[in-house]
Amino acid sequence: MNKRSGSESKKRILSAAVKVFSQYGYRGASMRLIAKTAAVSVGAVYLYFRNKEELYYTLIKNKLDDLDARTGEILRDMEDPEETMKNFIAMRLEHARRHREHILIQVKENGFTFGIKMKKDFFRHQREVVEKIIRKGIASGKFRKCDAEEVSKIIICTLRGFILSVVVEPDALFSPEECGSLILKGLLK
Amino acid sequence: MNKRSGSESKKRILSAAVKVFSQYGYRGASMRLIAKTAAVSVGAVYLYFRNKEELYYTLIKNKLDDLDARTGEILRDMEDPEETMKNFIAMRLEHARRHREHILIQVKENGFTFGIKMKKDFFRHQREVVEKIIRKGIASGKFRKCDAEEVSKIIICTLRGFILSVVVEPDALFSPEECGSLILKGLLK
DNA sequence: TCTGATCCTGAACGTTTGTTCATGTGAACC
DNA sequence: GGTTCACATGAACAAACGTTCAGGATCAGA
Repeated sequence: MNKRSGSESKKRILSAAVKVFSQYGYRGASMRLIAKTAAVSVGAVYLYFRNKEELYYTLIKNKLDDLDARTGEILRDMEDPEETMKNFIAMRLEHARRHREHILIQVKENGFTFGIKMKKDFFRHQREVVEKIIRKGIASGKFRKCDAEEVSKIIICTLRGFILSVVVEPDALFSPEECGSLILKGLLK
Repeated sequence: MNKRSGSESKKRILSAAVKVFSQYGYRGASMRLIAKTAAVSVGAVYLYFRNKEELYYTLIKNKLDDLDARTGEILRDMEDPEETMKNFIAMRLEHARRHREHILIQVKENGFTFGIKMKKDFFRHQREVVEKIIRKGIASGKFRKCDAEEVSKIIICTLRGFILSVVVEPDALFSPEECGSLILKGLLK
């Protein structure tokens, strides 16, 4: 029967869910396959998550919270806006590379920003972060003057393309430096 | 019983399938709902398509062929590489705006490039087109010297972000000019 | 050794799925 | 009127789905 601690089983299930959701999408992923991947019975999954939806939400929330925390760190000690922007882009790309499956889940299910409020809030916050960096850059005279809100939108959507490519074609090598410099070239004085 | 010509029914089904697939994804879309949306019985769908998969493939193939044709037109009368690049980007963005549902289907099901060979071929061809424009630009002295293959990859992935954003956030206005100029700024001498 | 708490199982239930097929309908020809 | 043909229907089937639940297993403390 393979007795384990509750928290360990929960972790196993979450980890299996990431794999299965990222491969088959929300609808395509079956609770049976998730359970099998976690080496656990179907019933056990329902011991830790009320239903499929809660399992999915928990997954997404965990990862977005993590990403939020990292963004906060980078923003906290912002000295040079150029450096901050580079760090931000590099962080997002590194994160995408490390958590391909998570990005895939989001893309497959909701086209990146559609769907639940939690996600929308996250993406809005990310855009505001970029906008803040730009404003700081303009104020300090390092960035050329521009419509910070408009440019932040464009940068976020460019970044989105980079991230999608990193996830979808892991072979096509994308250095964070290259991507960062492409974005900055139009931004620096 | 609502007797119609065969080709008209087929069109109705295809059109309904685009709607349903784009909203629910491949797995989430049921043949019953597609039939209902097309105001046709389930059996009728199987009169024109062997199964769900063939219906999906037909859909994707139609749209990609159309996009291929437009790309060909733009490339055919390439005089000024800068103008060609602008046209290409504008065309892709316009197409995305007009065929949101088609892009959504692709994104939801396969993360944009994953999946069937047909799609991979399409994206490779698109990248080669961009590369060709860049080479022409470099040769004519209008573009700065760069690794055409590498840069074409970056442009395609940037474009991908633009397109995704156009589809996913139709409100966030993206002018083709802005996107084009962002890309060209780093490319022009 | 007994007891309660915790962890786990997989058969079972009701839905929904993709797909098939016997049957029906309307128009066009003889 | 009879026959043929393309077009259309929706009940029926097996399979897979999310979810439940009666029961079994394994531990810590008494």
